[in-house]
Parts: sequence; C-alpha cells; structure tokens
Amino acid sequence: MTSTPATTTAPSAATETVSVVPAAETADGTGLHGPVTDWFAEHARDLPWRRPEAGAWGVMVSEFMLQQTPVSRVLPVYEQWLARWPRPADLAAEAPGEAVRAWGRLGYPRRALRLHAAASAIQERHGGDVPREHAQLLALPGVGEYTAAAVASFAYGQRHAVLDTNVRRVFARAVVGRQYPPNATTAAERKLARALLPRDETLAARWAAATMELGALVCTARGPECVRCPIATQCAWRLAGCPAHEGPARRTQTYAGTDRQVRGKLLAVLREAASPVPQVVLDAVWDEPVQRARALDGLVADGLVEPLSGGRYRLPQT
DNA sequence: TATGCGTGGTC
DNA sequence: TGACCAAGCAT
Repeated sequence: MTSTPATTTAPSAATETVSVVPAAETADGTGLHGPVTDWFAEHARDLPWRRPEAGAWGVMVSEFMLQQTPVSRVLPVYEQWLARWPRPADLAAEAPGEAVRAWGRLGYPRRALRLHAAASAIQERHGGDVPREHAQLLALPGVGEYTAAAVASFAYGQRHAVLDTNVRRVFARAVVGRQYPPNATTAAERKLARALLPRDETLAARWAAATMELGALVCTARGPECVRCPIATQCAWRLAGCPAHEGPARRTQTYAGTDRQVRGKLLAVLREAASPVPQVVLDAVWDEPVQRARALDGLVADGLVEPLSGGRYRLPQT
C-alpha cells in the first residue's frame, strides 16, 4: 500500500488509501480515521507477530506476552517460543513447567501457565486451530476481553472494539479531552470505542491496530509527542489546553519486600534448575521464613511449582 | 470493583 | 533515586 504524504491532515485531502472512503461508511463522525490509519501505514513497526506468517497462534502468543510487558522484552522470547512451539499442539504436548521455564524473565509467569492451558484447550476443543469466534476465544484460559478482541481483530481481521491501555489513553485525550482514562475500563469507554469503530471489517481491524500503535509510539502516558501526532489539531485534550489529570492517582504498585518479589526469587531458582531443588536451596533466597513459606505455598497453589517428596520442588511436570 | 500478580527500563 | 510505567487477567 502506498502511504499518503505526511502533510495530509484532512480525510478529503487523501487520494489513496482508506481516506478515500466516505466518512458515512466508516462511522467517522470525528474525522479521525483517515489521519490515524494513514499515519499507521507510514509508521507502523515491523513486529514479527504482524507479519502474515505469524498466523493466529503467533498473534495469540504475542498478546499473552505483551500483557503488561514491553515489546522490547517480548521480542526475543517470542522468537524462541514460536521456533520451539510453532503450533498450539506443540506446546500442549509439553509439560507446563517447560512453558514456565521458557517464559524466562518476562514476569507474571502465571501467563505462561495459562498460555499452556490455552494451547491444550485449543487442541481439545478446536482441533488444534485457534478459534475465530470471540466467545470461543474468551473462554480460553488467560484470554480476557482485550485479548479475545485483539486476536479476532489482528489475526482474523474481524470487527471488534480493541480496548487496551493505549487505545483508552488515545480516546481519553483525542475525544474526551482528558489526560488519562479512568483507572478501570468503563461502560462509557466501551460505548465510545464501538461508536468509533469503522463499519467495514477490514477498516475496523486497521483502525484498532492504528490507534494502539499511536498510543504506544506518540500519545504515550508520560511524554506525548504531539508534534508527531496526526490528530493533534483535532485533539480535545489539546484544544482544552492540556488540563492536568484530576481525580485519584493510580495506586502505585510497591514491589520491594512483597510476596511478589519473593515468588520471583523462588521461581528464578527453579527455572534455572535442571533437577528438583531441595528446600534448603530455596530457603537461601529470602531470610524471613514466614513470608518465604507463604510465597512458596502460593506458587504451589497457583500450579507454578510442584512439591515432591523429601522437601524438594520443581516446575510442574503435569 | 479492588487487589494480587514479575520484571526491568526510564527520568 | 524511587515513583512511574509497560498490548491484562482472575478472583
């Protein structure tokens, strides 16, 4: 596809790409579609899960890994993962502990367990193919509202409102006129996202990817680069003078000294171990015994760690 | 709806 | 330098 010149700011000015589609057919009462999708055509990153050969499984793997984890850290793990388990059936055939091990230091290792469980469910319920229907995607372990919409949209080109933190921020600014969206996704946001979704399926999928990318690259949380924004002149927040966020600040997540940190240390030892780890080795990672025991119990309860006889532990084999 | 859940980079 | 931030999900 040929991209329009960067100077294009109005839908009517474009002579090719999606901007030629009349606004009436795209539900674009805002005039945002053309500029945003034109910008995306020119500036979209070449990410492996966006290439055609990634397939639906590649898209799904990337979405799991990208939940709360930056692209730069996902890239190498994603490549290794897809090389080792190119189909859901390949992952389903492995022990869940191997998924946890391969997850490495991406964080939130329960995602690895859920991705493994999702692969098993895909194998059992869908013959090894990532399902196309939103409801079936949503029923998979670890797949919530966002991920179901993202896979349906990015992998299968369907028309869904894809509401991630980037899109929510872009809408909050460009449309609502606030610096940040609410802490939790609201009904009003879902309604707005549906209203802005282009009627056409292909355009809707492109819009979803484009708004996400705009939030990730330009309309960022801390330092938005409005000079590079294709809709800066229409942005409600800018037009209002960039008012500072009012309302409750997001609760800052503490980490040092929490169970989360202890769990991370314990699991790091188990990931690196080729054979079952004695209790005394795990005891060395944290000196407070009550918290240490609580963290280990939590990992076992979550299915991330398997206790063996003789006070030894390993990543789950079943 | 509020909370717990990893890890590391940025300013 | 410590608070903030990064394509959420499950409970």
